[in-house]
Amino acid sequence: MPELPEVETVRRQLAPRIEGRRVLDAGAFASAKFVPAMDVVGATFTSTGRRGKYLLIGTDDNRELVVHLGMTGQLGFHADADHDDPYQRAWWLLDGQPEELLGFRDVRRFGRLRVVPAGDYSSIPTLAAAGPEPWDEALTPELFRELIGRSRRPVKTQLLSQRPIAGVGNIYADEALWAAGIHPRATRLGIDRAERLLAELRRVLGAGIDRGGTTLRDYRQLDGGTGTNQFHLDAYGRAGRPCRRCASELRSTVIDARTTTYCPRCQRA
DNA sequence: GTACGGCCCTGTTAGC
DNA sequence: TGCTAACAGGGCCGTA
Repeated sequence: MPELPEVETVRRQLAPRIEGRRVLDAGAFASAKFVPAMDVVGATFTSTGRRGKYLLIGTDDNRELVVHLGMTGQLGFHADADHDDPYQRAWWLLDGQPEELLGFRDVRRFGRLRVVPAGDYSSIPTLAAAGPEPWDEALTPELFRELIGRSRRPVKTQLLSQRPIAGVGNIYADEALWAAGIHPRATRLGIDRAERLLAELRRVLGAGIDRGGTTLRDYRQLDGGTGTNQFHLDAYGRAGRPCRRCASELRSTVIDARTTTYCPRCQRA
């Protein structure tokens, strides 16, 4: 499940492969989620950015191709159009010697593509309302606490909403809450706990990037490689196993239809 | 504005 | 063995 570290890993690998290259042709699976791929034919990719879990590929005509990988989305280069792959949802033929095909594969079709005027995300609600990037200097513990405090919903729900901070999904939310010793259903954070949670979010996301992402099943890097962060998880996917801090049995609950793993002893409500 | 449930999707796994 | 149902979950949308 691509979250910020996975998207950032793909972005870093993608940038040198697409910037300065013109889109000669494109195609897409017949769905509104993917047909915007064809809107960039004739344009040249000029930049490769990221906001939260969204990839932002700038073009020379002042637009952006916005890519969300969803649950199972993968970007990769192919020698030719792979007509045998039933899960190829979009592709772009890039100029150069040789010409290359960038493909977007997405088994479950939770991913989506959009082409927007550069910087205008009004048609993408979650992106438009996204909170600060984790390493934004303006994101102080005080601001983070205030953003969390704007709703009385559980802190886990808040993190998944992308509003207090951009790019956190189910895996890194569970990891950061475990590391900070905060119960996922906590609704109020004092400044100390807000500061701790922010620090742990930055740490787990940074470690995720350093390890090339978390590959549990579908996530792949641009070259098809896997990340290694899955070998360093303390909470996510470990329900029923002992807490690495206190040896209590980790529990599993459901928040917002997402499996949530936590330590009932270390993470008090 | 906010909260919440339902929906989109399909491969994998559990249960009968 | 073969079938069915449950499950995984990020984002969007309709409703309250």
